[in-house]
Amino acid sequence: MAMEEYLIEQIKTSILKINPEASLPEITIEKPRQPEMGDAATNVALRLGSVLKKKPVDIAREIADGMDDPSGYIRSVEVAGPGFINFRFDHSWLFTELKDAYEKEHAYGNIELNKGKKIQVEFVSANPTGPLTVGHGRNAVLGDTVARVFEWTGADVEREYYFNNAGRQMRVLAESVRARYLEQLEMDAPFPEGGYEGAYISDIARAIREEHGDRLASSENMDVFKQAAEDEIFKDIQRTLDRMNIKMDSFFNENELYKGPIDDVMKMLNEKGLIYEQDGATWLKTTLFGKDKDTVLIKSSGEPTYRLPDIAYHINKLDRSFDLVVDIFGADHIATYPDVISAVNACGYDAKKIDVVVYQFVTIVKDGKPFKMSTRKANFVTLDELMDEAGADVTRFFFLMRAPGTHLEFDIEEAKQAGEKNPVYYLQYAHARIKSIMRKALETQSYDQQKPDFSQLNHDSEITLIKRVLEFPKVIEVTAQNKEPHRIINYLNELATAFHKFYHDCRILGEAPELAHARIGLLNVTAHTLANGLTILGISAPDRM
RNA sequence: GCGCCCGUAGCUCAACCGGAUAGAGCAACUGCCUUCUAAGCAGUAGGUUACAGGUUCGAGUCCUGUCGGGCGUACCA
Repeated sequence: MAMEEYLIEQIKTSILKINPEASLPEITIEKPRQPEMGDAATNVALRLGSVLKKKPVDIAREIADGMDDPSGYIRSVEVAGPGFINFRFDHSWLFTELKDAYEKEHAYGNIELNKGKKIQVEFVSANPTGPLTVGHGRNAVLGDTVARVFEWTGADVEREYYFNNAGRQMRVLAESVRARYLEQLEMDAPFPEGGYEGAYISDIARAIREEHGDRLASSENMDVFKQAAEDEIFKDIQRTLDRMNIKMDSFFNENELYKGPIDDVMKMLNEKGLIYEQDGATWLKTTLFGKDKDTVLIKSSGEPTYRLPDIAYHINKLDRSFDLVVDIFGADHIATYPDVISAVNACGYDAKKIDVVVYQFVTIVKDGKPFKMSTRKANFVTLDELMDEAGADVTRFFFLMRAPGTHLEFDIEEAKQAGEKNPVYYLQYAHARIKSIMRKALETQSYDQQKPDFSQLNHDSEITLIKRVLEFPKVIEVTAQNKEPHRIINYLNELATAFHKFYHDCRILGEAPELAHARIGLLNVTAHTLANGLTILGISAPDRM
């Protein structure tokens, strides 16, 4: 932010005036919790206290007295508490920045943090064994939103879905479909142990019967059943993602890795002496990376464990020349991550380009009780069912509301409530309310898009709202750095609160034309900021509610 | 047993690299619609930040230990 850099520059100059030899500590600017304390603050004097062997308050005093303000951005400088220096911005600076935001419109909040970077985000990655459930929701929405935030910071982003359609799960799935198929032909068909019990299996079987009649009844060949199940389920998953506003760019089949990459990885690890054979299996010396036990890469049956393709997959990603590769992982996958990183490093790749967002599991609360889900037992709430009840906006919002690292409780009944309890409406309502005022204002007075004169704005509620609006780019930056979309929600809440307060205190219709113009201009920026924030979250910003 | 994550108001959760008086929503209570959307605003009440130590000018935040919850810890994916 321009102001931050400016302040740091002036503080630096002032410190050097007092003590030319001083090695400068890192100067940080932060926003005081209490607005009465000012718009920005620094703790340099406190940090310098032990270095200069002087009382922090005195150092702060000297720095404050020595401050220049060549551009006239700073309204006041105060020393407070144990040695904080508090700054208040001059309104002229606020108006200049506001004008800039006003002109950027739908691009306001775009920053260049990741400009020119190629980033891949891998998420959802559910194997095609059933519809997406509420349990997959957090992964899907989190991944898509992190991708959106990266895009907003200038990156070229690819969304990838990694899947496996070859394992035991898929075999059981095909057997389940076949059993239902035979059942529908009124033939004796034992249902496979641990088979998939969901109604969707019967639907797939019915479609097969309509297409092939009873021709498949005598064959032991599973291919048709497997293929039909996979196709149907993937189609369904894509429909669900589509409803949630999620568009994947690529689907990566784990099978690809068996046509070379896995052999290459084994060769590389072998050359580094990280591999040995024992009991007919092939082991990776993970003890060298600080683990208690070594890890099996290839079972004595000849099949690889899931770690081997994971390693090959990440090397494959890095070969695709991404600057950053992000995995969205549930807490259950976290154990494999260190092995993958170590192995990728050992193969001579830069594992620092791999980043992981780990989210804690979602506890579904239904009818006031925790709800245990299982895809096999068909005991689940699908994302589609949830969206039927609550809508896509609410669904996305609930998954994004909390920091990824905390356990999330998803109360289905609460999400369904369309009333005032639902926090997403607070944001959307603010936007709709602004749009409504604009419609009314345009009926009665001409607003010709000419530059509003923001210096008309002096009311406390106006100034507070302006300051909130100006925080937006910084929020995007922090969100992108931490990969924590809930920060945007927190911010939008504060922005909406500032707007509603403004709405309560200040009017537009009936005010003098210059003031009305300035206020409409402010509302314009506010609406754009709300809309841009909601867009990053993949949530709509309605004009009416 | 060991490893990772979490523990903040009655409930669900915030708190930017360690900053000043720990904040929202829901639930409870009190006010505010004859003028731009009351899905709103203003206010009251609610806390030993699980517990015990440590580090320092300063700790919800960092370190150690204890207790409680989640997830791993397979030649299952």
